[in-house]
Amino acid sequence: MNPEIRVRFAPSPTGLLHLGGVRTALYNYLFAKQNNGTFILRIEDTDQSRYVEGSVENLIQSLRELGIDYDEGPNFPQNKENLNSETSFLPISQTSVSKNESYFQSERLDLYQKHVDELLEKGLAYRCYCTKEDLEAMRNEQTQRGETTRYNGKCRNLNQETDNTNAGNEVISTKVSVIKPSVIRMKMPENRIFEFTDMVRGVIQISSNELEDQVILKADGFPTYHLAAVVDDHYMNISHVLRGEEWLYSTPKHEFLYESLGWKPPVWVHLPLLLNTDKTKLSKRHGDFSVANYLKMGYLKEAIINFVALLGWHSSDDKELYTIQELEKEFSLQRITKSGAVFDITKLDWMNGWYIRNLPLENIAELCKQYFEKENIDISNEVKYLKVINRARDQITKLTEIVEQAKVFYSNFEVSIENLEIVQSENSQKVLQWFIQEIENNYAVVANNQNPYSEMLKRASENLGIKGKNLFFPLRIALFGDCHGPDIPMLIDIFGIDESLEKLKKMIF
RNA sequence: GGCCCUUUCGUCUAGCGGUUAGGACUCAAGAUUUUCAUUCUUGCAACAGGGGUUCGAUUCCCCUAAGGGUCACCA
Repeated sequence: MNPEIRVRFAPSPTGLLHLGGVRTALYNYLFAKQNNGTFILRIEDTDQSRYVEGSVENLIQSLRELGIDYDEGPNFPQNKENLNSETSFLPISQTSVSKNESYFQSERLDLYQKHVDELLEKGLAYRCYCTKEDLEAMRNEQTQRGETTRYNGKCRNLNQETDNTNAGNEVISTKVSVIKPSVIRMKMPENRIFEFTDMVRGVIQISSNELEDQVILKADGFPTYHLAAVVDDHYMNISHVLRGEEWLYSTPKHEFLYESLGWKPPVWVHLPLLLNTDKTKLSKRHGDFSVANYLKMGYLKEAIINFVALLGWHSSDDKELYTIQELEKEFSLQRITKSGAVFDITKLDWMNGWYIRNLPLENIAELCKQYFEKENIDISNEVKYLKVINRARDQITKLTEIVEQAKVFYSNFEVSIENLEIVQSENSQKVLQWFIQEIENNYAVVANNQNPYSEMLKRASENLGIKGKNLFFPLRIALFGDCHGPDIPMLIDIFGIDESLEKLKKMIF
C-alpha cells in the first residue's frame, strides 16, 4: 500500500446512487488502484432531514454490483434484519489510520465539536443567534437592493460568551436556564484573495469578499458539509479530493478551514459535471439515473463503468473499449476534461450491445437466466440454451430484451396470415415435404453429422428447382415463425432434429 | 444579478503554432450474410464571434457572446 495516496468517495445518503456519483466514485477508485493507494467510502449523513431510508444500503450495494470495491468504509451488514441500525455498518478496515472510527459522519460529532471549540477559541468562528426569519428578511432586503444575498455579519462582533458543553447552543442565562439557539459561523477574513490550484482547472482565485461567514455547526449540533468534510479528510489522511465541480466555488472556505486548523489541504481535483441533454446538471428530476435502475433495465456493469469513465476522461489514443482493469492502468488525472459532459444514452446502448456480444457466452447466459425464470421458460437443456443465447445476443442492446428474442425457440409461435399464405403455396409445401423426407430417410447420418443442413439446402434447390426466398422463407416460417431471422442451418441446429421435424410437419397442409 | 468555470461534428472526444482538424456513437449509402441481426467499407457532419501576437493560429493573449456552477442551519 502506498500511504501517500488516499482518496474517498463521500456521498450523502439522500437517495439512490446515480451515474454522476458512480463517475466520481470510479475516478477515485481508479486513481487509488493505479497508485496502490487506498479508496475510502464515507457517508456524509449530517443532514437528518434529508436522510432517505435505505439509501446507505443502496449506495453500498450499487458500488459492489459495479465492482467498485472500497478498502475502507462501512461494512455491508450480513444480517439484513439489522439494516435499520446505522451502527451495524462496522468499519471494514483493520489497517486504517482511523481504525475503529466510524465512516458515518453522524457518529463523529464529538470530533467536529472539538474543532469548532478550537476555532471559537482562536477567534476564527463565532456564535450567530440570527433566526431563520431574521436571515430571510435580510436576504429579501438584499435581493430588493439588487445585492448578492450574503450573511451580513450581524453577530460577528457580539460579545462571545461561550459555553461549549451544549453543542451549538449557548446557555445565555444560567439563572433561568434559557437556551437561545445559535449556530457557529466561520469568520471569513475580509479583502483577501484566496488562491488555490485545482488539478483540472489550474490556479483559481476567489475573493473572500464574495464568500459569506459560512455556518459550520448547525443548531442541532451537526456540522455542515464544509466543516465535516475538512475534518474527516484531515483525520482520514486524504491526499487527493476528487469531487464534482459544484464544489469548486466553496473550496476557498475549505482552504481557510485547513489553514485555521493548522492542517495541510489535499490536492484538489474538481470533476466536470455530468449534464442532462438540456445541459443542466444531471439530476433525478430529469429521469431516474440511478445505478439500480440501469442495472434493472438490463445494462451490464462493464458497459456502465466503461461508458461513465469516458464522460470526462479520455486517453490520448482512439481506444474507447476498456475493462475496469485497463482503466486502472490508463486512467490519469492529467487527462480529465474541463467541460461538462452530456449524458447520451444512445452510445451507452451501443456499448452495452457490444459487451453483450463480446463478453464470454457463459457470462451472458448466466446473467440472462433470471429473465427466463421470470417467464417460466424451461431452459434446462443447457446446450440448446447456450445456442439460443448466442443467437439472440446479436439482436439486443439490453439484457431485458433477451426473452423477447429467444422465446420463439421455446414456445409455439403464431404465424401471420401473410406468412401462412406463403407456407401454403404449392412450392412451399414441396420444399417442406422434401426436407421432412430427406431428414427422416437419413436420420442417423444427419444426427451424427456436424452441420449437414447447408449442403442439404443446396441439394433441395437442385432437386426441386426452387431457390432464393421461395426456398428459405417456407422453412424459416415453419421453424421460426417469420421470413426474417436466423439462417436455416442454425435454426435446425438449435432445435435439434426431432423438434425441427415436428415443426416442419406442422406446416404441411 | 455578483463571482467562478467552460466553449472542436447532434453527442462523447483527440489535438498541446504549420494536420486533407482524427476517432467513437447516431444517421445515410454500399458490401457480406439468398432474409433479419452481427461484421466490414464509404459518406454526411465541428474549431461560438471579433480583435490582437506571429511568417503562420483550432492551439497563445484580450474582448464579446453563449452555456453551466455557486451565492442555505443541503450536500
